[in-house]
Amino acid sequence: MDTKTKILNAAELLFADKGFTGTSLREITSIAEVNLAAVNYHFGSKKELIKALMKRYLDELSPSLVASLEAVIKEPKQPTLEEVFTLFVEPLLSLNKLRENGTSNFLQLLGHSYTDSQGFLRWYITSNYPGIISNFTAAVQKAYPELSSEEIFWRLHFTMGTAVFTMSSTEALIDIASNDFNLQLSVADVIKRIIPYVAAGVGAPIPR
Amino acid sequence: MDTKTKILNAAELLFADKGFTGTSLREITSIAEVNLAAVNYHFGSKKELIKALMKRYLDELSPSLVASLEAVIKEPKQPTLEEVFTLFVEPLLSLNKLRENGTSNFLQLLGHSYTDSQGFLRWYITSNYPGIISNFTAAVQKAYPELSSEEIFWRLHFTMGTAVFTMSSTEALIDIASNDFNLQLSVADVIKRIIPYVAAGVGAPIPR
DNA sequence: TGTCATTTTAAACGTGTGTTTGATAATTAA
DNA sequence: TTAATTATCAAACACACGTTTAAAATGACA
Repeated sequence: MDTKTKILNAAELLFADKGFTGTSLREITSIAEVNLAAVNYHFGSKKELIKALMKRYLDELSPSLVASLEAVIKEPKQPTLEEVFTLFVEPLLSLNKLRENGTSNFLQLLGHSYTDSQGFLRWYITSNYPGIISNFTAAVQKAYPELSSEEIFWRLHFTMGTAVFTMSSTEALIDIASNDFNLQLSVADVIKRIIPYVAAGVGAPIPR
Repeated sequence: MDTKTKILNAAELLFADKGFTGTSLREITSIAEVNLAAVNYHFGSKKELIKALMKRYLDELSPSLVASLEAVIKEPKQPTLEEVFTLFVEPLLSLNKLRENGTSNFLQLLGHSYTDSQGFLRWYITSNYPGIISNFTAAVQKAYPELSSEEIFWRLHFTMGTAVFTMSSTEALIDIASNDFNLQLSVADVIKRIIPYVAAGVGAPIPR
């Protein structure tokens, strides 16, 4: 395995666990078993490493996700909101075939990218992968045409919050579920539990 | 104003904006216009400062919140979920009378406490203010008795995620709403928009 | 006024951070 | 094989961090 990949893999693990600010390059290069200077040599800076890490996942995720969203949009039949949200499950879970714990690592990274580092990553993502957002909005619009684009804007942000927050604390949640309810849960279980919730939230009656 | 309060106020501002890890004691004491050593003299450490900061809000919030939740629980009539969630609005907004931007600052702090600093604050909160959680759970149980305690556990966590995430990006959201939809929104508006969403999410039909 | 405890202060401590350097090693191309 | 490019390495850089120290200032009380 080449140095670049070794760094990315180690960074993924640590960043997902402890956030971007909470992880040092020395920890990363130590676990990756490469020289400290290798990060700056191969990626330029810590910031660029973070971007490269997200790119590795988003380039994998975006095409299949956008394709399935576009399919639903072009289809004559009107989808349910549950169907729209379920489109995310398979692409997300397929990340597990890429790398061990790929799904949860990616989702946790996504979570950190919204709270760490004053949102520079959020900007990077939304400006580099606009297809996901626009097609997602269109699909929701089709499933619930009475929703104004303002309402959709808000509800999709709430949904993002639900997903991102849940995923950045997945480990804790799975732990609690194991202790308090004697349930052995996986990331897939958590994802499937979210769908009815967010579908109902986005599908809430239009107020007033 | 005494030094302790000056520190707390400055810390609140900076922590809410940039997180606990992302804010240094030097920034805090500089904005508070006190000596660097004052934090360690008055609070002992950065960690204790963070706890004191959350305590200032939670001690203000907890009594009225717990009281109104208990009132709903003891009442003979069954509440709607919207009614239960609306109980949070007034206590939260009353924080604005305490300090400018009190509501959004507190909610952003809450958000950071779930992602920063490997969750030591989450532990502190849940173990020092258990009344909020248990009464909230009971109120939801009463509004939707068919929900198992497992389902409530999950859905309340999703709800927490929605609220916390939304609030940690309130500024950005208000900005976007102003640019894209020409809407001038306040924190109160955002809170009120969340309620139908989370009420519908928690009230979603029980799957399978 | 003088004494004592409390508070503030400037300076330093030790450690950890991201990044840069210049030499050495490994790989590739001619 | 030689020359040129690419990669690795140990070491140092400059800076920022939370915390500690010991002296100076302040305030309360006798």
